[in-house]
Amino acid sequence: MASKYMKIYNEIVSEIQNGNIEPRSMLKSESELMQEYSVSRDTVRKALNLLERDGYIQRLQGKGSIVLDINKFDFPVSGLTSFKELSERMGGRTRTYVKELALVKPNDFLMKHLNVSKDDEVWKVVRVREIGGKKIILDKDYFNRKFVPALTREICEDSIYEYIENKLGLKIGYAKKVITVQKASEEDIKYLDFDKFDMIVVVKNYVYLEDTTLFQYTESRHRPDKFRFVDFARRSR
Amino acid sequence: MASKYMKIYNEIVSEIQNGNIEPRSMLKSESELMQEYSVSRDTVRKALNLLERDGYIQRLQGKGSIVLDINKFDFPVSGLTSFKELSERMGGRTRTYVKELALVKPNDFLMKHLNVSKDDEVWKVVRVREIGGKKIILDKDYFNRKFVPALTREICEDSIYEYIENKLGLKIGYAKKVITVQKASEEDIKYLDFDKFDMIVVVKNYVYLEDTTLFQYTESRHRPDKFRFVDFARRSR
DNA sequence: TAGTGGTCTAGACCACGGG
DNA sequence: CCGTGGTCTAGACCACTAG
Repeated sequence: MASKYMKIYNEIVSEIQNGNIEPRSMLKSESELMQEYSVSRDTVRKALNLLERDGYIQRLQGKGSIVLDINKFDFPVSGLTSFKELSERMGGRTRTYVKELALVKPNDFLMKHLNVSKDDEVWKVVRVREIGGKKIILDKDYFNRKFVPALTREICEDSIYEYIENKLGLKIGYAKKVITVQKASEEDIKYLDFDKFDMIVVVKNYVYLEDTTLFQYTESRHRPDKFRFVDFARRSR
Repeated sequence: MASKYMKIYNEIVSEIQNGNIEPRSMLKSESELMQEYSVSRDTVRKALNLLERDGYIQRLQGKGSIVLDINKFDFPVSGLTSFKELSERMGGRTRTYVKELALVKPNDFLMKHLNVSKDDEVWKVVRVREIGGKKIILDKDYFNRKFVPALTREICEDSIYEYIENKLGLKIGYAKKVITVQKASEEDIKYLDFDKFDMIVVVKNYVYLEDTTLFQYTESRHRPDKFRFVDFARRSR
């Protein structure tokens, strides 16, 4: 897990985030890094490739690697950022209210989205997220019970992801997000501090394990004025 | 440009997209691919890394690589997808109306977003995008004139990106997108077929060249009911 | 045990940028 | 010219999966 190139990657990332490495400056060259870490060039290059993928540096043939000027508050960008990570970054006082926590039989909607049969059972979790005193996000999560045998209110109030990855040891592989804007539902209006808005931003999230089985479906419903999504993209080359 | 691993990547991508390789099936092993393409293992692995990064396959230690079941209509996902690529994928009849095309002196807003001084000149392009007979997107583009000396109505009606990358030879490195939802402006309502909506989805796009200079700022304003954004994300590993 | 992918090494040649 | 990053090779050892 703690491969050499991952250590190099993590060290450089924290140096950039701490400001020890100046944005817009040149990163050490590959050969310097080889000596510094006593590794082969390929190992250095693996670390640099990850840094480039994640938007920390830009590599230029014949010149070197420039450290990009990342606005820390926008970062990280297109990760699997959960509410807990998000709220830690935003700072403001946050709370989570568990409105519903139950095992349900899947309806057609769930069978379509979660790849479960009508004999399986599914955890349904409905949570309201409050930031700075305002109820802004309505999260509806569905898990296949096969993977998550037990679930408690306490876990839901904290971070379900942490429980799943650390306690259950399930390995999340990848996720697909779809963002759309819809008319707000009665449920949205009932649970959220809605003021004058009649639309809602819906982020559908499909989470897959490393063995490619679909494991969780989440709908995250955001008050439109508070929604913000940042994405970093590279040309395919 | 046409490196060996890129050829392998492209071949496998098109085989997946054509359906020649079944989703959920096992991809050929690394050693098989080495023989098939007569390359070293490292070269095969470079191609496979890209395929995994882009969401085409999932690699499993000890087993092999599974071909993921990509919904073609959602794909590609978090690229630098321009309107032209987008409309080609959506199929429907599309049109572009150039509403404004001028060299302007930058105001405070532009100086902040485009890194230009008050003596530079900036291209301003305002375009309305029509899909299926409905005017749905309002694109406002700003380019530093330093990089784009000339710009015509014809280029704007086609694809500015194509002109920039192929004709001018500028190399786009990366881009940052910020998605928010705002109250619709008078300009939005004037130019778009707006029906009953009063909100608009704003996609701010900052495009950088390979040498990390900010080159273009774009605001893409979408009618909320027609907006859809798909993102594919991997765990940091 | 055999086959798969994951990491690491050492060395080669090329393309590009700048003095 | 030299130093940079980009590509490619051959070989080694490890970790994991499955029969």
